[in-house]
Amino acid sequence: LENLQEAFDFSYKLYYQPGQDHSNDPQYMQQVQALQAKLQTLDRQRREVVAQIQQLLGRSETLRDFLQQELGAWRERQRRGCLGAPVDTCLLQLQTWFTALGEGLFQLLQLLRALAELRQKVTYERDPLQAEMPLLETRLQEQLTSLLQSAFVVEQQPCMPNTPKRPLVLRTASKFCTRARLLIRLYDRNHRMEATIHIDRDPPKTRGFRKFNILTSSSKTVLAGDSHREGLVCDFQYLTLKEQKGGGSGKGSRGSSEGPLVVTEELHLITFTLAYAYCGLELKLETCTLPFVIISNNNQLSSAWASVLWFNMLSTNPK
Amino acid sequence: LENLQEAFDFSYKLYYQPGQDHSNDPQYMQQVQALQAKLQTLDRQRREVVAQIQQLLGRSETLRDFLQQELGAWRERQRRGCLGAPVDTCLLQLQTWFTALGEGLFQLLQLLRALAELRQKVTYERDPLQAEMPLLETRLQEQLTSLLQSAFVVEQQPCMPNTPKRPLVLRTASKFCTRARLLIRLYDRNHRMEATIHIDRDPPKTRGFRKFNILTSSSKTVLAGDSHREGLVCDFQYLTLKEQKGGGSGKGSRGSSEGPLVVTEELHLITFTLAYAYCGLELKLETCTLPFVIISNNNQLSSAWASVLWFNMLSTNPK
DNA sequence: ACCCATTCCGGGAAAAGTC
DNA sequence: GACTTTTCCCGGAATGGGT
Repeated sequence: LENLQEAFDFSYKLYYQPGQDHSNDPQYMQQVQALQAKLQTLDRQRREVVAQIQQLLGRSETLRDFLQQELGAWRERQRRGCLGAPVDTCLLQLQTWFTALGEGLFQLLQLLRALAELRQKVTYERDPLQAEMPLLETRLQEQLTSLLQSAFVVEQQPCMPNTPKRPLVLRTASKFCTRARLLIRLYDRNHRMEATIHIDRDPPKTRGFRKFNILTSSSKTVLAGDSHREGLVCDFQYLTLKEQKGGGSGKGSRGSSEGPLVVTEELHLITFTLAYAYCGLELKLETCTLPFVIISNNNQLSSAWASVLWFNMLSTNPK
Repeated sequence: LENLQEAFDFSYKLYYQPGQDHSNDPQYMQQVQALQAKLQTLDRQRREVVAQIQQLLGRSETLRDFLQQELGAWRERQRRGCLGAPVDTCLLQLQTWFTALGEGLFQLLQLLRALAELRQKVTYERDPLQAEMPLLETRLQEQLTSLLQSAFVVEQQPCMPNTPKRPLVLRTASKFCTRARLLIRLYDRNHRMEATIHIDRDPPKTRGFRKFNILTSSSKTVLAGDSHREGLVCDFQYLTLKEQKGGGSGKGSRGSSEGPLVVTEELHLITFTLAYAYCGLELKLETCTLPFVIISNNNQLSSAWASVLWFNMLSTNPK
């Protein structure tokens, strides 16, 4: 649907060009009247285009809201899946929708740029382009940014291969893997996109909060797989912890009111960052995993898993 | 005993100096006769010294042979101790003897150098120093070299701390330790002595012989402990193996007549090297451990230990 | 397909750190 | 000294490599 609309709009642009040339070319001054008429036609057409774009933006906004709602539902399903529920966490349909809307918006972006060029060549008093374009552009940028940002998701939450039924519990010195994915299959084939991960970028100020580092390289190139796979996969073999033992425990610092957290209740996050660039648009996309627990021995696994269940129940039910 | 003899000899050297001055100083030419007599005295004394040194060298050679025999017996005891026999493997007595003999020989070395200086100043036809000194020096050097070389021993054979009753069986990625010791407590305090270890410096050409590398630094400074401890200690936390898998198996190469060795019968050696320097004497001392077996899992320990027993029985009994 | 050797890793237990 | 958390490491099982 979107695509057809865009193609339709594109043809409007072509109508302009002749009209523009004539109005700029005073070969026959006696035909001012005719030119006046043409200018009115041009003005009407410009108003129409602006109106259509506004309409399109309104629709795509609705669509985006819908998609983000669907994505929220998927997130909820994923969360339940992590807890063992037999839910469908396939992303294919969402990816199709996101990509379609993304394509539409990017085409609209191109159209806006073309219109801006036309405005450069001809403008007049109360030109609707002059008046509306900046607003339209801002709105489009915001939509694209918001769409791309929400399209960057953690497809697979961190999990040790040996305990596939217990995701979100990681053991030090044991391998685990996690995967992020961009649901919009549009990217610049001339440049590689790099995604990086970081653990506990903004650690809570809780006293005794352990600090960990991820071994192995923390950046990967985004891979575009076959027709149905797109996204980036990060498989880390090992993460190793390093407790912040020395360095002034700062017992009196804020946040120490509640005693040091039990280790199996300490929640950690991994943040994915993706430097996205397409059609002149450059964005830093971020997404992060569900909170997980880090243990050092398998004998902590049950209580760690209990924490994961507990936390996810709490944040699921109230909603 | 040695030391007293040396001090005695040292005083001979002092007698020379006046005799030398006079013979060199023709203040009273008319006393040629007296000088002649002095020269004869000098000659006689030089012959005496040479004779005494020869005698000393002979004695110390006997002593050295005795010490090396004792050391051989100690080695035998150590070998049996490794197999579980309750034997005494204390090195203290041997160290005392070796050090005493070493001191004597080094003093003799100094004396020979002093005599060489005297010979520089005065010499004459059929000078015994001229004739005998090179021989004496060579003999002394050989004795010192041989003594020092045999004084460098592996005090503790490689063994994993967790299996103290099963030395000479090492597991990959498990820590083990071994210690070498120089039984002659003489060293240059101005310079640090560095000892290095190397595994399988000259590996047998047997097909499929595994190649290993020692992790952690392979060199240590020799530490001189308190009055009763001298020697160097090397504690390695981990060794890790690397099998020579690729790189052309060379099946047809020599040594392949016997099939590839069972892994628990493959014997490995660690060589200790010590750059020794004292009193202008510089030597590269080497010693190496008893052959040991490298395993990768504890379930190989029993057969590996059987190999160690087997090999040591074989090389012990025939003797 | 089997066997030998190595890697992987659960889990008991010792060690280290903490109040 | 008890408790929490991590390290150590045995030994069963899975994996891999060679014939």
